[in-house]
Amino acid sequence: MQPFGALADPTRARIVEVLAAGPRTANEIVDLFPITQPSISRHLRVLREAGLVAVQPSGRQRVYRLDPGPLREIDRWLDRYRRFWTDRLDALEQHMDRKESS
Amino acid sequence: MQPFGALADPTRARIVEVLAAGPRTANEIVDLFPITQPSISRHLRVLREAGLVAVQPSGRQRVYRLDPGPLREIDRWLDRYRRFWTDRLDALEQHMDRKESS
DNA sequence: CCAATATATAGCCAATATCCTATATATAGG
DNA sequence: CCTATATATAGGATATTGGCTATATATTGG
Repeated sequence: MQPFGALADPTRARIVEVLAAGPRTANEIVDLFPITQPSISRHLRVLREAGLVAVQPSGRQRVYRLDPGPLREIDRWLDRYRRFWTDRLDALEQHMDRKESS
Repeated sequence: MQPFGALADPTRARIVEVLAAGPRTANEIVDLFPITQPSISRHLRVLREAGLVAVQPSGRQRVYRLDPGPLREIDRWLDRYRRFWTDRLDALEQHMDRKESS
């Protein structure tokens, strides 16, 4: 899952959270973080390459917005594990699996 | 989100997937991957430190099992973004409804 | 106890990541 | 056009990562 790599960096995760509130220009994002503009630019590139954000040029600015695709992918990946916390029935199944294989 | 860092490595993500099927000893896991035992041992340590797996000694073996806590945490983190695809789905449905009824 | 087995740790190396400063590129506005 | 602005890229320093081999630790069975 490539999205995990992109979200592993705390700055990038926070950028994604910021963009959840709505699109922002690159400079607006820069202003929210204590690191330099080139560093943010690079983080944005990583997020772009992971498909987590999309960019739309608007004059000399670049407006970044969230692309939920990879997040939905993570959501689907989690389907495999939901049974571990959703209902008791599946917990029982797991218990029986364990007994079965012994 | 610390779990993202742990899941960013493809080998570790696959170990988690393996453990979703049921607990495994360290050696059973080693046998499933083309890398050495110490490397797997280190991956297991990272997963342990991220809380994604728990270990239970059994004689000279160590049985690893999935700990769903961090995955549930990711699931809750995704709550913030679900509207990005449920809304779109609703919009699509509405769109199709409109076409249907026209 | 001793040897074999299961697993973890140490330590090294190459690749990658992330920060920085300096600079390039592209557009807007006077 | 020319300058200022917005953003990206280049390149360097340092830290982290993920692989390996060698070795340590712990437990079991004889």
